Amino acid sequence: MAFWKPGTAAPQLGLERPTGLSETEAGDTIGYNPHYRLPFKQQKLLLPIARARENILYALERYKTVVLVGETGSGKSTQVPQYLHESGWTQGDRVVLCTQPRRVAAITVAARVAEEMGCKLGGIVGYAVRFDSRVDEGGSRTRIKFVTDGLLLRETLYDPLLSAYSVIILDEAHERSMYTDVLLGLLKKVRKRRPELRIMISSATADAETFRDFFETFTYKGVSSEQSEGSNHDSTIVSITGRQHAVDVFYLSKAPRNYLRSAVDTVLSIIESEGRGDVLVFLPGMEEIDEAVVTVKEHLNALGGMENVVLVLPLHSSLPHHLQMKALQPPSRHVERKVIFATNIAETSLTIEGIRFIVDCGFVKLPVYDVRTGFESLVTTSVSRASATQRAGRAGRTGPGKCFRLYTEEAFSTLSAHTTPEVQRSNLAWMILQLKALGIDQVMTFDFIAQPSAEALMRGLELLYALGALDDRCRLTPDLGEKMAEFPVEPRLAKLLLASFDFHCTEEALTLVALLQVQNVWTNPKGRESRTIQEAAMAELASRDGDHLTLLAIYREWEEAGRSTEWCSEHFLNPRSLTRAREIRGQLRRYLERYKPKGSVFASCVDDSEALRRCVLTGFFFNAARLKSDGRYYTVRDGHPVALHSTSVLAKYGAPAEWIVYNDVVITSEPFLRDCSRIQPLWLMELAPHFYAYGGGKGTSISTSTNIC
DNA sequence: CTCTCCCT
Repeated sequence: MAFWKPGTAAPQLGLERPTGLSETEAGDTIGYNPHYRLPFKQQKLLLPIARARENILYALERYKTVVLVGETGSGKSTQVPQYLHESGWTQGDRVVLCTQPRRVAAITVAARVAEEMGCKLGGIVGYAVRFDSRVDEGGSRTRIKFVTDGLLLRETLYDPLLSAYSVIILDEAHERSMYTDVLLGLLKKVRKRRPELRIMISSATADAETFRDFFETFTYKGVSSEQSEGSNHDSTIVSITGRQHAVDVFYLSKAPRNYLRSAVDTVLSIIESEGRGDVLVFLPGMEEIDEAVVTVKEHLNALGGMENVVLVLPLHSSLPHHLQMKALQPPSRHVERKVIFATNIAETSLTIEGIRFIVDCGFVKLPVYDVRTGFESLVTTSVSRASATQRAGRAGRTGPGKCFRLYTEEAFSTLSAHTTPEVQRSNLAWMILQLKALGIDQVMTFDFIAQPSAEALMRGLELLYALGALDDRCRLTPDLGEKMAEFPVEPRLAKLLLASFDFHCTEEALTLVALLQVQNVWTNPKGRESRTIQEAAMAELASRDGDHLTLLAIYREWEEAGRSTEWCSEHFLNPRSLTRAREIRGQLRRYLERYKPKGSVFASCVDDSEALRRCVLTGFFFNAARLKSDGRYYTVRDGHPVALHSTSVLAKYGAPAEWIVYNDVVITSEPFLRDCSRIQPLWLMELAPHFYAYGGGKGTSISTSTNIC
């Protein structure tokens, strides 16, 4: 058939069907690819999406924006870029770009496509994620490129019109990460300047209309998309009908008093009375998971001999890598059934094969940013219907499944349809800085697909102004603001890094910022005994000046120990986290080399702890707290009561620190401050005189001067 | 008295 080359007249549509295959074989019930032993060419024709090929290609000729709806396993991510390549969208040096929310996804999908096309990864097909890319730079032969959405957002800083790309596919857009939402707004602007650009939004659930309407420039009330076929609409929806296996959903007739107990009971009854198949249980957090795993194991023990037949495992992000793998890999032969208790990590990020039963407790931990206090906290909330549907779908990948929801059907109907997009529950400073750097000054009127509150935007502007990234007219400051926007870290950390030249502590600042980027520097040992050993290991590395100096000591000792994994386990440190920090440090150092002021050097402050703590304060002067006579800490900014987190060395060793700077707040039973260091109150006024002032009167009292632009 | 998940 004739394929269309962009910029020429569109071809007539021909229909190319796989020969020798009946309708059913080519379609309906096939989701997870059971034909993996067939040659790629045949496999591709068996995918549900193959039947929608012509529809997709037609829609892309006719409409500027296409929303592609199809469930996971339909082959969207791997097939659509190939269709576009085959039909001319990559001719004339242009590239089809496909974004993924996660690094592993970008890499594995790229590898799969390269394999199907029979070419080398890094040739026609390539990928780019942070710290790892395989694209053909020199010959620029790469025609299909997979990237993380975060990386694409950075690319907009250097090429705002994204001129290399003929089609941009945003995959998994329904997850509505901050990156997705900002990219959607930006692409809508880019499209005005580049009418030939095609945008494809790929979404697994039924929020297709939200995306289509967002990109619709021609709107006429009361005209549905069906009626308006062929009119001036410029966006449309294409659905892929291929489905995965049916999942039967069961509800409780009465709300449970304790969902954890209910989850355990449900698992036990599945083990007792359901047929073969592994079980995946969704719980909100690590604590609940550990408790459930222990309880189920106890019950199995009591049943006698069952503990060897049923394998019960936890799965969450703070688990060491090899234990995460254990939950994903097929168990040994004598195990009849695997039961995984998992957080949301199993909802999108990790896929466990062979799951036939889902138990959904109906709750999730979500980060919520409190605009008033500026604290970000984890709140256990009810899942959305979209999320519950996604969880249920995890049982239907290899065969028909069952999903047990630990709430009533009525409760399900009252759940909100979608999880609140990240952009509406986050600190927006970073995002505002990106938009400003792109020349989008009016952030209040930026076309968000979900508008954040005016207060949240104000708070972000206020922070950026206080950091010196914006001037009093809310414009990006020519030197500091522009540099901060380009750093791959949040604005406060970027400020800290850039200020390090003034304090002659650049080497230490780099290490510190890199370590603050990674989670789980310390491992999480179980049992009292290993905890006591960990305490001793911590005491050995702890600094009386606080956590920042302690982090530096950890990194230095690790380097001196030849970055040995053994040294890490002796000190209960996570080698993967430290290695990752080292990578980040290297990248940040390269940025600083570019931005180094004339005549400055990469100095080390060695043992000058004060220099480093002052430097930290240049980025985090917002985050100061003081110990008052009642023995409690209060934030300096608005007198909010807070406490030291139990992991902070200041909570453990030495005399109590009266004034402290902190990087982070976690709210559990109350707000806890993490990554804290001892400071002098005078430093606050020296380093942020625009923000702090003497309150006058007796003693040291400091007030904040609110200066909002 | 202890962290959902992801990303530059």
